[in-house]
Amino acid sequence: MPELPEVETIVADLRPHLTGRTIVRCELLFPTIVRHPEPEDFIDSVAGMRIAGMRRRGKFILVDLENDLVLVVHLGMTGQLRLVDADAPLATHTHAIFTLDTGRHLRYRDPRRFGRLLLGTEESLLASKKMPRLGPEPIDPGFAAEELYRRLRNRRTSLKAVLLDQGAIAGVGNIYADESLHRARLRPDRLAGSLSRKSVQRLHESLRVSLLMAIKNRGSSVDTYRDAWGEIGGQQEKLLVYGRAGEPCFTCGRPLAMIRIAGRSTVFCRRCQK
DNA sequence: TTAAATTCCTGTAAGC
DNA sequence: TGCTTACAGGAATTTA
Repeated sequence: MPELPEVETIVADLRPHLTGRTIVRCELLFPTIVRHPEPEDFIDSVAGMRIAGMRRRGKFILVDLENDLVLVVHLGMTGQLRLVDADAPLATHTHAIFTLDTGRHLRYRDPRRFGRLLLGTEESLLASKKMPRLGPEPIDPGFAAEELYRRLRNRRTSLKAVLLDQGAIAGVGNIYADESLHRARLRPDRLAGSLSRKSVQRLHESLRVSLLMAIKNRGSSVDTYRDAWGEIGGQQEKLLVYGRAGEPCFTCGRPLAMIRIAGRSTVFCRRCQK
């Protein structure tokens, strides 16, 4: 599923192809995928808009348009945003088609429909809570270990639950939470507030390493993830624990354990992670 | 206020 | 082989 590295890959790939282009028209094949504004208004507002740029914030894709308007795309679990020729066969579960002035299509498809599209100014979307307030970007050079420590210190829940909390840290999902905790040698069910500064420093570094390596390898295609060209990523081959329950730990050889935390399957090594 | 549980949704895979 | 059932999970919503 798309987390920070997967979304970053898509945004970086699409940015040079979309910046400066104009959205000629928009077609919604499944209108309820648009959560704001009303689908008719969404179509009318987006048509004729020039794309000024593209950004990522957490797991959100932000397409900057004119007049401070932002087209927001969240991929949920199975969302895909692809740039294709207009005559490319229509994939099943394609919910939105943006026709560009180049004649090409930017298509959104999402079999499980956990994703969504939004349109508005960033300010109004945040104020109306259509878009949540997100925590800091973990790969931002300005994100210090001390900041992570402050955000973990007063939490009375598991470490894993806090890493998944987008309001605490933006962009980390189930894959990279488990990967980072393993790399930091920390148990996922440990109380977040119980960590020493030293342990938090290890987690801070592990988050950065896990996420940056995944970006370098163009993300993990463990479920249905595909990049903007429909290609799979490479990080799934390099995952240390995610999806490897019962298989031997690469460090100690003991079978990896699986438990449920915050409703998510969580894989870790009982020997290496304390 | 915070945390945990529930809900949405469909493709996939395991089990009978 | 073909059917049923469990499972995957991001995040909004509801409950505790």
